[in-house]
Amino acid sequence: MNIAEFEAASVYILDIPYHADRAFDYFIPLTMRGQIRIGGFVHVPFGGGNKPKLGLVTALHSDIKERELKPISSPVPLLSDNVALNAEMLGLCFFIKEHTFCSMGEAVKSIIPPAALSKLEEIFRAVSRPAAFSSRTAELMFEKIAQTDGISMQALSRTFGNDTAVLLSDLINSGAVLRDVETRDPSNIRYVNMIELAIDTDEAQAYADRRKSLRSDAYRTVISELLSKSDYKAPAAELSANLSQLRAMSDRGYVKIVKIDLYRDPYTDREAPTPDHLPLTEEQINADEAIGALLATGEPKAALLHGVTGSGKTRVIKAAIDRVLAMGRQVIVLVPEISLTPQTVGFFRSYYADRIAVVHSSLSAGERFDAWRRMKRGDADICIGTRSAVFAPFENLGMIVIDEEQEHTYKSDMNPKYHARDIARYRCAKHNALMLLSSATPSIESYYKAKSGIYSLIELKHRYSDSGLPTTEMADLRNDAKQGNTSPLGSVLLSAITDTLARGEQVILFLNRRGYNSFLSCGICGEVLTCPHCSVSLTFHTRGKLHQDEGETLAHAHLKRGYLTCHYCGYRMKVPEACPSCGNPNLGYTGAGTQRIEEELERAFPDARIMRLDADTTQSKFAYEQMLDDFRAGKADIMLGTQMVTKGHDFPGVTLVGVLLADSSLFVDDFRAGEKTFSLMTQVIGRAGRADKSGRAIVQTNSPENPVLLLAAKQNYEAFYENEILQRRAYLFPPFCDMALITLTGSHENELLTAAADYDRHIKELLERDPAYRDLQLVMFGPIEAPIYKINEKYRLRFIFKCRSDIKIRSLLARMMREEGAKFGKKITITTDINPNSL
DNA sequence: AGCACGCCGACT
DNA sequence: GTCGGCGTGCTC
Repeated sequence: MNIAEFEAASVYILDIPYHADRAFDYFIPLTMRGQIRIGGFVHVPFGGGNKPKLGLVTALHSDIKERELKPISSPVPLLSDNVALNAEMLGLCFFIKEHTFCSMGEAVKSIIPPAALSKLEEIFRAVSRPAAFSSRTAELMFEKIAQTDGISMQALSRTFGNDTAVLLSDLINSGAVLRDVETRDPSNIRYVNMIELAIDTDEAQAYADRRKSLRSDAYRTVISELLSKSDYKAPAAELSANLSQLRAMSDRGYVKIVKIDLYRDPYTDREAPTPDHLPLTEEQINADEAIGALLATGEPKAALLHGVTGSGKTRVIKAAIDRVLAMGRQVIVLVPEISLTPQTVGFFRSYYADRIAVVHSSLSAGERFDAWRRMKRGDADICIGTRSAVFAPFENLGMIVIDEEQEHTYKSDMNPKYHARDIARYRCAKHNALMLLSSATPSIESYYKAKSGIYSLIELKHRYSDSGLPTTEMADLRNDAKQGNTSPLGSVLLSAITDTLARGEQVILFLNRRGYNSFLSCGICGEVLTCPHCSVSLTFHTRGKLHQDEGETLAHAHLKRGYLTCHYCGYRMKVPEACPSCGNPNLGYTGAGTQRIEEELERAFPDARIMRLDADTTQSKFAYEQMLDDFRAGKADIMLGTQMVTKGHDFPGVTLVGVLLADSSLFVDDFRAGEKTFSLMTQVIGRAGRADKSGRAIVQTNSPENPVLLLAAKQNYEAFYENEILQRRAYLFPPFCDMALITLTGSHENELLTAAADYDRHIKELLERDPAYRDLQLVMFGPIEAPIYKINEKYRLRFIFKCRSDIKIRSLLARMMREEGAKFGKKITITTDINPNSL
């Protein structure tokens, strides 16, 4: 059937809640026949008030029964490029919706940049003044509307409050006011208002020189400011007038306001490193050929590239990319976090330069949209980026690489809660492409699949530079404790740092974030200061550099200038004078944040140059890279930091790596704790002595006999895996089952308890009574309080299910989301997360 | 999510 | 007697 003959379209509305998310049928007016196609976007009237909504067409048909259908308002005017989803992307939306329990709108928004879709706005215009008004307010509203050439409901309600809707609909019904729907550029594109001088400079100079201007001093000031700028223009923020003053000046022709999309490609002005053309080693050649063979099959394949740190995985990946490009196909390379992997991005940029589109979360909407269009047009054939780059709009995809595949950042924890690996698998299947996972410490799940033949296993066993592994020793902190030394820097590590610095070599110190937050507690009653909005303790921070007054203890100096913040809701308070519970004025802090360690180091090594790398010191866009460059160049002796210091950078001067407390990530209550610790330890230890000098790693711990730590010290992944997989099988954890985490959130504890009880009763009833679900294997835990029960005045209860995420389970969980969601509405939020990052 | 219809308390 | 509270239920 010709597309022009279809009379009706199934449409998913893009911004409705999950429980209402389904296809609605609309009539295709004759004039639009042929323009409405599957995967395209449309405007439709929706609900009782016929609110204009953006919708996605998912099917076309011609069986209009006796039902009355509302007509489609219009096909969405496409922006410069074709915004319709192709069959693969539309299928992917359904896939995401079904696997991650999100609405169609959330799925769509994750796969195309929001800037590609126009926003809708209702605009009201006055048409004719009625003879009489129902009220004085109605008259005022009409006058307000008549003054504008189109005003939004939002703007009106600022003046007319809660009565706006009623008054407005009266005006519309009486024919005084007309409702229009307009499309607007998405407002989340970050613009900057550039103000340009619009009069010639002589005139401007004359104006600026006038002793008393006719207008106002503000005008004169702005004009002289502009005269001093190059090209006579400046961002509005740099001028000493507000935007409405500038608008007035623009209206009078003195200046011109130009909207500039803020920084579009942050990488263009950064020069790419020059490529080296080192030949591959024999082992790398073998790996490359194995990948070549997989690519040559023309079938969907998956492989795990497992190589010890420093074995040159990136070079093998580069060779594979060359193969794919030679086939005329495109490549996606996923990295865990752009800011943590500048050298990986730099490596690829050195070879492929402008054929690469870089995509990551801190791009502005405009930048993201640009990168997307470049790929769609075929101007870029390699997409390198974080999780969301897996949606790169390539039509002939040959390979998706997932570097450091075990990293948790590949799993989204916001809606849709997808795992990039699952999306990659789906896309590779559709494109007959290769999914190439790469890691030194693969996730247990992936290694299991490789071992059982589901993925091809490609191994690199030799360190590329042929420098040996660093010697690793366990420093038992309990020995220090016995001697009364409670400093986070143990005696073994202290003397090792002393030796290393004496030789003029560099040190990296790694803090496991967990367990290193400082919180305040009362030495008398034991009260811990907690956030008033969340059930967590407040973290102590010092403000700026420590200054100790005469006769003041260090701790006291800290407390006086410190503040407390909540890492979950951002709440901040000054350190109270005394314990709020018992009035004891001597509050003390425990734990050791990076700041405190930094001070300890400064005291122990007053001559050493110390660089602290954590979220606080690396806020700005390229600060992190700059600090790493400085450290590499020898501008500091000791680099102290969290996760950030563990990533694969070469620091030729570093011969000592210290892990301050290895245990703190080991005993968290999560079945992945061992895996995470092993991976982290392996990476940190690998930082020591990569060049000609031999390295030393010291792992401080309270449990030096722990097998995970011992195996990490030996970099023995194989043995670690064998041990771990036995436990996973015995206690039934992934990969032997899937975990589903259902979280109910609400502001009122009693309502939440009711909802959780209802969920519990409802799912048990379905499992027992409904034949569709009767034989499902499902182990239920809950409802139980979430580890952080209260965040931002919202309480959270949850269920954990162990089950196999198959079609039946998903239909059950989706049904629960719909029916419970409909029952409790906006009072309770229900989320379902399959295989969440942490439990 | 909006926005309807729908059944019980304080006002003209 | 009515206006209006927000409690369920639907949206092609």
